[in-house]
Amino acid sequence: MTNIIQLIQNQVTKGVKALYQTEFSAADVPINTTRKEFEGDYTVVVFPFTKAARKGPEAIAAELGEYLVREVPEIDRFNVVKGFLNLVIQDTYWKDFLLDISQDGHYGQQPPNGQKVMVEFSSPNTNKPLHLGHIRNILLGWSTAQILEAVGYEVVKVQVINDRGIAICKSMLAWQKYGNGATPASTVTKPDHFVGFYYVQFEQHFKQEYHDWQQSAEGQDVYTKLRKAEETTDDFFKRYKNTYFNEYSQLGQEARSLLLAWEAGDEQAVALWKTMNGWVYSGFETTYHELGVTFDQLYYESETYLLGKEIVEQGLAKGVFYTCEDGSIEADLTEAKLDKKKILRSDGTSLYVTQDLGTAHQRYKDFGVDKMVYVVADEQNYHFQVLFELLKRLEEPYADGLYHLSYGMIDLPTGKMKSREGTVVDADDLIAEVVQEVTYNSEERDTLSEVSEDEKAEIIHQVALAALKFFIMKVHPQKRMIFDPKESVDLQGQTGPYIQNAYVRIQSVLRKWDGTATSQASAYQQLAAEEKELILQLFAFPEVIQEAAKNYDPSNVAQFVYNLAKNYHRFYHEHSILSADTEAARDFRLALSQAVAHALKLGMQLLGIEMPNRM
RNA sequence: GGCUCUGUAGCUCAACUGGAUAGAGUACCUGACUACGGAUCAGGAGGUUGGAGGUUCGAACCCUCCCAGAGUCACCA
Repeated sequence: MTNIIQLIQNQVTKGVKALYQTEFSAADVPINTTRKEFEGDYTVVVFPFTKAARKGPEAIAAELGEYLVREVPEIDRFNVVKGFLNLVIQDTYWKDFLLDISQDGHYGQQPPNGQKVMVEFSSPNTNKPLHLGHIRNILLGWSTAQILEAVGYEVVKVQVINDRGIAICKSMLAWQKYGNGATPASTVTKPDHFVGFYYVQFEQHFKQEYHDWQQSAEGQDVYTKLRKAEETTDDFFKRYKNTYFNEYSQLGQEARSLLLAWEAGDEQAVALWKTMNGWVYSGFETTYHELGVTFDQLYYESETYLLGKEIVEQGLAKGVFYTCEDGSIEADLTEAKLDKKKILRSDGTSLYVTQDLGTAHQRYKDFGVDKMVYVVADEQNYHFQVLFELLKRLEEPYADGLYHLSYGMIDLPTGKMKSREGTVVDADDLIAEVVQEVTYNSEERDTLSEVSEDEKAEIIHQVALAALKFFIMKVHPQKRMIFDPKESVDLQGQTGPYIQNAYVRIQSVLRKWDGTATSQASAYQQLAAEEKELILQLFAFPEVIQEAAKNYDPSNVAQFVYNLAKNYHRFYHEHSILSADTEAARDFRLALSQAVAHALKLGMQLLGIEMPNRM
């Protein structure tokens, strides 16, 4: 079946040439869906032709309209409002289209395109449990992966686990000092929370130690020497905290020597590290399972943090990097407005970029991917600009396929989330809260009395996660979003459950239908406005997915499924399906409902949201 | 201070990438079928798109300058 939009654009090009002797490329013909207040399906904007035609827009629109109705059988009629040519497509075109796709179990998806893309997301530190920020990251990454798969890519989902460094050593040290041999099992604590508890323990003891030091002679001495003129005492000690940790703190000293011991392969340190990380992984696994996400490959920082030195050699050979007087190595990116960037310390040890250069190269060797997408918060925009610029200069084969899916951080109605101030929303708590809310709600509604307890629990989980996920996914990634826990459990209006409800209604109708074998749908005569609206939306579905893939923007799909559900609810309210006036109408509406259900289910799947059959 | 991003109804978000009278949800008010699921539907009210200029047939969107907020500018990650 020919794509009606392209057909119109092509014919407009021909028409413009025939009428005004001007070339105008089909792709540049501006075409939109017609606004509701006017009659029509698609609207061609004719202003761009006024110069060549040397006529007023109304005249051009009228002439083009006549030309199109004459030349294109699918176009039934037209009307002109100012410079806008509104076209009405034949109902039969839409009916044929609908019957076509209602047989197609893959409508919306594209065949494999032979390209491979890697999507990196989540990438947690192993010293504390996952929080709301991770949830946005995980959902965006997962959804992007699904969307890329739907448009034909082979997708490799990976996460980097930041399992080494000073942070985990803090948890380790605190456990050694204050743990008394406790384990997640002995305390009946979710294991990642257990480890996180000791991280907090460390911070609290450190805070106390720092506080005491501030009162000491040494502390006072430093304060009087280094305080800036206009600085308050609080500001000074806030600023100085890092230096204190590195130069004076006993706890800092101990944590660092634990890190050194680990780096030197000290048996005890490594054993403890393995144990505690093991706890964290099993905790993460539970959360990932709740969220319904999986990975194809894990990269552990402990195994990759030394990578990148080879690439530094190559960079030096290629003249992309140079050695400074003190022996450190850097790259000059001032031309790209990115300033100079250190690649290697003067003692020869590597930095964050060095690691990332190395792992990018490694991944290419492992998977031979054409593209790599990094889902990382926007605080790292600069880092990725630098990384990509460097990889480009190093002439890595995948350098043109790199994309940083940068997303805004989440704020709470009360302000920013800060782990130091304990205002972070924990992922597990949040999920539990939404599930609780849906459970109450479901009991009130009492619609699930017929299903088994297991099934009921599963449905409640699906509805709860739909609420949470959709709430996050409907917002454009780039935008900082405000997360109001109260609104995130809403089940009405522009929400995940609202969309699920449209799907559930369809399933309910289909269950009640006795299933006549022969369909009279093609005999259906005139499309109602609500029906046509739905068909036009279904028609746009594949393009919506492709746009979402092109722009790495799942919110696009979220807006689409919401609108589709909304229009279905309206249609459902206005028209009877099973007791329609004619068999033709009934069968047509059944086919329409099935097609809508398919699109809703696929669209939500692309967002990582499951659809229940009842709720 | 330099660079980047954001600013749209009281609140949370859209706007097909320059198209018609800027749309949804929420909160508030008013209604709806003895009906296939009321987690629904319809209506009302709510806007100088942060401000000022400019570009053009047309600007929330592009340009310039301001205002406000955020991020970032390490031999940290």
